[in-house]
Amino acid sequence: MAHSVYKYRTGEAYPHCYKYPQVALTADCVTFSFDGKNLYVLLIRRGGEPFKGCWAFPGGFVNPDETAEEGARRELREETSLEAEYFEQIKVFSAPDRDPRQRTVTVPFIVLSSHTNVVASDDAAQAKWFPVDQLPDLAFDHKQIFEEARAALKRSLNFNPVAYYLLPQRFTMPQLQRLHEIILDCKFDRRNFARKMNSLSILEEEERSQGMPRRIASIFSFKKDKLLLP
Amino acid sequence: MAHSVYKYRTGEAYPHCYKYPQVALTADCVTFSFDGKNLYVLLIRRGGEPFKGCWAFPGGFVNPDETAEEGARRELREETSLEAEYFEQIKVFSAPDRDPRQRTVTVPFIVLSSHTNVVASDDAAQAKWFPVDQLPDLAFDHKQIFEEARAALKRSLNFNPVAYYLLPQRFTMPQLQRLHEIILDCKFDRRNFARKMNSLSILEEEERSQGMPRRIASIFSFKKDKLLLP
DNA sequence: CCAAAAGTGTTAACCCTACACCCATGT
DNA sequence: ACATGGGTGTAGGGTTAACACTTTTGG
Repeated sequence: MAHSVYKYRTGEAYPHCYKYPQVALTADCVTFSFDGKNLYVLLIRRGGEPFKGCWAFPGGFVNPDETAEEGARRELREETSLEAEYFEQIKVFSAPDRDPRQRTVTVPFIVLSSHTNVVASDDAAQAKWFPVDQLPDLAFDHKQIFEEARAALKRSLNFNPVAYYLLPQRFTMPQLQRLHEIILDCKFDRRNFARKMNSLSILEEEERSQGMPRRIASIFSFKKDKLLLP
Repeated sequence: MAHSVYKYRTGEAYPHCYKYPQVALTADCVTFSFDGKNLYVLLIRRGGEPFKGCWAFPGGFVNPDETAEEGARRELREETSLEAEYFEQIKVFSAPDRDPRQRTVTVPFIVLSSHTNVVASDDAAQAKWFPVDQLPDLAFDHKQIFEEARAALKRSLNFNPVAYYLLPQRFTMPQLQRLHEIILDCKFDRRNFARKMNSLSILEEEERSQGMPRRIASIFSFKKDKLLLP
């Protein structure tokens, strides 16, 4: 499809001319992970202007032939080499002056990933997991985007098997509980929590190996067939 | 702020030229109302191309100095003369070919309004409330947008006092119940529903006037101070 | 040996659901 | 007179929340 309706001037290197006022469209990834103890979010150090050297969420301009989500997946891959399954779009940020360069509207996504190593590339000078309660100053309005994402993740936990994407395939009940407690910012009683999880019948318990002492937590996994993959 | 970073060619009437590929940004309003019996959604008949003569949601291009929500409010006002309080952003639609003219990304909003008369103007040849189960064919991907909005409204009812914006200031319990039933697509027991609503203590019951027969339903209103206005 | 982590059951309060009858009105 | 709409209370089942002790290991 034609995204540029008028031809550019001879010798002009910037061919993006349009009949109606336009905006630049970006997609940003608020990527969470969990190491069994803490919740992390993935940041990159910007290699280019504006906000060069600042920490920010991975993301960038959406290409003419991509949806916002496709753009988000590509940018995350390019900048951090991370491929994730779960992408959930949250509210766009469209304040007219949120980008000093030009009018830019961003579509932010919550991304859920396992806590794997990341490598910076492309525009990113560095990529690093930060504990969610120890974030540095962020570029643009990314602090606000983070707050939105955090709140949306909390709401999402009611409906989506968020833990499935954040935990390793095999995990313990205390790990699952800690994850829920961090996301919801509250405490649960161990017994009540386990009862509730078991009553949902989405978990599978692994056989305890012979003579495994009680001190070691039992292993669980998600029943694949019970998940409504979004 | 500069939304056009490069000057236009002499004699060129379309000054919107940019360094990066751009998209057109629109905002669309999925406006609901309730007349005590049915749930309605507001459509306009398009006065211009593309999809001229088709029914569609009110909406249009977001101006360079507006947020998406400001654009949505303005377009709704211009096309239907409706002013509403409640705007809730839902997921953007960004398929590259969703608009035959050019790359267009739309930010749709759920709008809640009282069931008042509307008058078409501006781009709109006609404006009309349609019962939600009797929608005509819609322009663009507006059918999909409607489905999303309908589902989001259902979810929203759990958290937001949606009924406050859809009902007149004074209403009866059966009206409130019908509204919930239509939105959630289910049936409630009268007694259980009233008990539940009363237990939330967000409703105020008006005094029954002297000798008012029991056949007439009691009047309720929302306690203003209990609403967390979004 | 002590602190920290994990396993295990019971009870009371609360909430949700289901259900039936009466009264007043309009047709 | 009858169909319709609205008002009212109770009992049972399920869910949630609160609660303490034992075992094992690592420091």
